Amino acid sequence: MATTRTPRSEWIDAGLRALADGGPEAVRVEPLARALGVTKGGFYWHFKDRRALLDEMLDTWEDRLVDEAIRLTEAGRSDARARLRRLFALATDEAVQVDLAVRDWARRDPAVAQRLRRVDNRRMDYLRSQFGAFVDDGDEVEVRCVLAISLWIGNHFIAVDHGGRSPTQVMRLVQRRLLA
Amino acid sequence: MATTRTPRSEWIDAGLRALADGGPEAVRVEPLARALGVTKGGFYWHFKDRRALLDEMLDTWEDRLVDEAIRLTEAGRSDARARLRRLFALATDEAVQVDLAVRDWARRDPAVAQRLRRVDNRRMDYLRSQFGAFVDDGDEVEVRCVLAISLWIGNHFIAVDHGGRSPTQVMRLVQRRLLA
DNA sequence: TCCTGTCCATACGCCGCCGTATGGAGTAGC
DNA sequence: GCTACTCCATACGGCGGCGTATGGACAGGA
Repeated sequence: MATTRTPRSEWIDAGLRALADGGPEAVRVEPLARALGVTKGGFYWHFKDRRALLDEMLDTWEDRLVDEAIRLTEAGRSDARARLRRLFALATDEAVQVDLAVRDWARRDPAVAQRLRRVDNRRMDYLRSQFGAFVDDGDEVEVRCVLAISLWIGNHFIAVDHGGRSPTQVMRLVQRRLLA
Repeated sequence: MATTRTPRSEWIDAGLRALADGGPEAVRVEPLARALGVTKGGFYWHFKDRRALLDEMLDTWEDRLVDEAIRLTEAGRSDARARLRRLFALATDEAVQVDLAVRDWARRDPAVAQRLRRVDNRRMDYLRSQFGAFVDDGDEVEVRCVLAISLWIGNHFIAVDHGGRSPTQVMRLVQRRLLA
């Protein structure tokens, strides 16, 4: 048993990086190997083929990164509104790039779409529980959840200027509106 | 002057179709030619190279398809709320596929991002004019515009179930909320 | 020390796509 | 019918990536 030199996880992380800034088409075996400073020899020892890597990338995205947001917002005690505020603050450009790439990917790959549905439903459940803490009407909870998650995601796919207002200023306004 | 057999516009349309359901990476010359029933011989008569096609695709997307939504909602006279309702109704899955692909594309191509900014600002201006017709406070107008456009786009990148409610039911609820 | 298991390098055949070159078809105008 | 213009077919060289095969290198355990 030699000390694993570049284990599966490194391939997967490199793959996720490539996915984030190039989409699934940018996840190619040989470029990945070059990025890791090795050749593809080792790749095919770990993975059956390219598709196997993509699947495992999705596995770790689903299993690991999804709960991370919830875990981070639950850290430290506070009320629902504060948790939601913290959740919004996590939507930094850097952190969601993989998410965005997966979402676009899901548009054309049913298997990916199915995973996305699982993930989004879990997130939605969490949102419902938080909004439900200070909103009584069930319809209203659902409306706010949909608006919140649409804003969270949609914002990164939209490029608008706000005249006199700064982007963060506008986001604060919207956030206040959703948490009222 | 022979009657143009497969003119530029056909290549562009085919390109947009490929873009819609495969992303920019799926816009390849030879597959496009096969889809049109010809060989790539004619392509390189019309276009300098693949990038030239992509540019012209973006041109027509920007020039043609963007005003279409506004034009459609302005057809027939009605008040701002009715126009906005009609605008929402246009967000059918089929119609926005090119839009979604371009948005993901813009994440990694600055030139595309710049075009997207122009487009979104024009749409945003239109939204502001409509919401401004029945909302007085400027901040509130901006909030509703941001929520509306985020919902319009974000919705297609999200896959959630709503328990007892149907998707259209939820969309109606949200819409009512935004138009109140 | 030898052996075994883990990981990498190298080389190979294959395929799909790019862009170019060249020689036509087919049609319109004269 | 000749010419000119538009579009297409074919063939070519090149590149980059896929997946396979094979032979190590390197470390731990016996």
